[in-house]
Amino acid sequence: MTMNVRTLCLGFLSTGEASGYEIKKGIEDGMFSHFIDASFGSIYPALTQLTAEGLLTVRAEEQTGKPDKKVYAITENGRKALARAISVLPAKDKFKSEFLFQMLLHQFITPDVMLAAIDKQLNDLRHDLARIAECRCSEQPHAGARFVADYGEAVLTASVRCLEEKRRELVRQTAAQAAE
Amino acid sequence: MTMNVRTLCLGFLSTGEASGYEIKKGIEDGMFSHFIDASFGSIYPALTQLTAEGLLTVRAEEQTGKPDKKVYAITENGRKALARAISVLPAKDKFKSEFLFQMLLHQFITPDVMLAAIDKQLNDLRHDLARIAECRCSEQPHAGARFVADYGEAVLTASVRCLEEKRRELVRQTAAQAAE
DNA sequence: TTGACACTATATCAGTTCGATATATATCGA
DNA sequence: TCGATATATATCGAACTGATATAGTGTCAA
Repeated sequence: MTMNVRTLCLGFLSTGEASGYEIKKGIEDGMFSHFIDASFGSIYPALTQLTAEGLLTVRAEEQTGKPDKKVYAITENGRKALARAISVLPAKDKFKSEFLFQMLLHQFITPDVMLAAIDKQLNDLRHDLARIAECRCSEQPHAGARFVADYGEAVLTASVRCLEEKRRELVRQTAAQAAE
Repeated sequence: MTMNVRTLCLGFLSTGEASGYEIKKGIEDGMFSHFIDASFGSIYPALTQLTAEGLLTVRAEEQTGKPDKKVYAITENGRKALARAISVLPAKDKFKSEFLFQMLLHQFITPDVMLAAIDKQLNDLRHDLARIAECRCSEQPHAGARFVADYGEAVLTASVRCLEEKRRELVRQTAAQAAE
């Protein structure tokens, strides 16, 4: 799959028109946020390029009290390009975790740094879980959104459970060593 | 955390000396593989740079039947730099999934493409689970490795369970629609 | 036996993306 | 009224990926 920022923009705009800013916010907060990320530095050039290729249309929208918006909408050719891009076997998931890197090399850090890292990780995971719950309520729940929400919830719940147990174990060990 | 390829190389070499090629293979197959990736294009320059800074040493090793190796080893300054780099709060995990992108936009693909994607995903997940089991046996199981293995196993097992259920659901629905 | 392929090993580079920064305006709370 | 936050677009250096180049060795089937 040609899974780049171009395809991401087409996918987001397949559900309705939006500006570059709204796309960025949408993939930060909405259902996309669990498995994709993109910066302004890649979104804006992608939108310009896609428009030049006829896969999108632009419309300047004046706003009072806010800067003008460039509202993008997907074209019929854009929908075809999107369908083509996602009709192939997906590449393997990519997962990057500084947290697990830290845990693997725990001998280089102090127990309190380790505990702080675990607590931050738990916080991040719970925030993501809350965001999924929000999306479940706010967005209209079509089959695709339910699939992603269920999958994300399953993974995050398992992570939290595992981490909570690891945390208890660590606290127990640290207390035992302090008592010696 | 300055979690770049430089820190990754220091982390890998903290467990013993290795060549650039061995680092690449090691992070593909070993415990690092679950949460990190790096290409030759970033590893080789990083090793050269780290050596110039005195965080690593190099030693050319001649081999019969194979190209010569440049074997890198971490220095005391390197260990200090590693400890410094990982003694801060970790950045949030980054997860990228073309698969979930496809599932969210399932209305653009046919049921057979969707089923093929799910089967590939299940395959990928099971391969990762098998790799964790391998690492458990082969590598000496210090606390850090156990932590990462347990965490990865919990997450992957939850993913597989969720996906298997989703797959059954899809097969049921497709059969029901075909019967109409 | 020879051609295709895979493995070991290092290196480079175009293209993609990130993260930071710049610019401009408006709102809202301290 | 000062700083922070939000809306909105744009640019750019730095980092990284994925592909390709180079080169010798091993393997295996046609």
